[in-house]
Amino acid sequence: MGITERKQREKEQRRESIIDAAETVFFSKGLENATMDDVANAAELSKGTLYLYFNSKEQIYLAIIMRGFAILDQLFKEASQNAINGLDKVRAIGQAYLRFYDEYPNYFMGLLYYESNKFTPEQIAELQEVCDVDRSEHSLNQLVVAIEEGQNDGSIKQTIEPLKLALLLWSMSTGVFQVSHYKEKLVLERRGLSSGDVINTFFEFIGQSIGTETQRKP
Amino acid sequence: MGITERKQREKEQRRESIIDAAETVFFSKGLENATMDDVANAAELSKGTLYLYFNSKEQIYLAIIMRGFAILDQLFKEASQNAINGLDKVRAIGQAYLRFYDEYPNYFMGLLYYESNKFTPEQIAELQEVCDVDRSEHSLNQLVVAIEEGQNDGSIKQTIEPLKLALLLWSMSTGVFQVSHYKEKLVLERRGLSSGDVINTFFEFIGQSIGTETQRKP
DNA sequence: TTTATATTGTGACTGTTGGTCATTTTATTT
DNA sequence: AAATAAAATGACCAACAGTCACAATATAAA
Repeated sequence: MGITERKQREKEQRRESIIDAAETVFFSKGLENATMDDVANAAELSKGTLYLYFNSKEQIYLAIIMRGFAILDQLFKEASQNAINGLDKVRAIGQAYLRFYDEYPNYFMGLLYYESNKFTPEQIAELQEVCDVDRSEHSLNQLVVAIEEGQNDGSIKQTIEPLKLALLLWSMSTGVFQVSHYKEKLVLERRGLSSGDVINTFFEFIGQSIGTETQRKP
Repeated sequence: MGITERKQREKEQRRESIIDAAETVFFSKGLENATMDDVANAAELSKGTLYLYFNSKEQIYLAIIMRGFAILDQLFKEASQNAINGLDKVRAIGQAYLRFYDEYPNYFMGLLYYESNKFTPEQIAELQEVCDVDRSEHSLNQLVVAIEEGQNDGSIKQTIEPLKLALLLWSMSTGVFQVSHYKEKLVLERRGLSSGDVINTFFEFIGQSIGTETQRKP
């Protein structure tokens, strides 16, 4: 049955092209200011058609966010590759997260949006049928694995259990990126500090705190 | 001129009562779902009247958020009071922030909302005429002062400059509260961890990392 | 080829809501 | 009591997410 197969493929392509269009629109005007008609125009489709592929505006945004998670996941995977031990892996993942924040700020914002409050469990469930929502936890899992490895090979302290430490590192990094981002103009610049400055200090701070060797200057 | 004075007072009272009403409504239904008519009803006023006192829905929310900052500021002040040295002050402030997150979750969410992206500089400027928006930085300043004190009295490491360290502590805490909040259901519970668990570990982790004495078990 | 059927796409329409404004109501002054 | 100023009102408007009866197009059956 080549036809149904092709139709399936075409449907998926259309879906993706809608996400493409929405991404452009949302990222340029902001989710709030962008209208569904904007998206429809950008996608060269009528508004009604959008609703054949998605249930709501937020659903589309959620789909975009999932792309972000996929990218992050990939970055984490690459980062882990060349590391020589667990601690090194964790550091590399940290750097990868920083790169993500730096190079894909829109996706980073989406991640924050996702991890905030906005999506109801229903919306998540709805999308779960269509795409792999649990992807949002894959990245975290990679971090957990790296920590376990580090605790086994002796490069990371064993005082905190892996999942807990992973969550801490994740949430601290997220917080630091977030804050140094929005405080940049109002607080940092005014006092001769930069966002990157704060973030670097953060990494040194953490690097020293989780390793087993206490002396260190990377 | 007792009359203009009284009028001024009444105007301020009305303003506050609108904020009261909006707070109830926003906190119960959520900012998005709440309508201005809801607020008007709760305030026993017509919708038009709301706009005599505020320029927009978000302005009202901003006013609510400022209340939150005032509370936080107060909590920080009280926390600093009984501390015996700088490090102790910083710890007390951290605990105060935790209490804020715990006891005023709605205000905490408002704080996150404020520190996100949502408000345009214009909106901030607009409100600045009416109330003390810089209050959002007061709490941070208290932390800076505590750190300076700690670095002077020798209880806190001098490796990081006060403002930078304050921002780091602030953003890390915020991130941890935030993440452990929304991950509670989906990640933590599933693996036998609790939000409070993670947060406690965080405080231990930090307490050890910023103090000058390396051995410690509070 | 022609007809029937299923799939995909459309855009006018609806309901809701943030915000406005001409008008009324209430308070103050003359 | 009349004139004026201040505060409050609610019908109204524009914008927008989401819907639905209908149209266009592709596939299958005749």
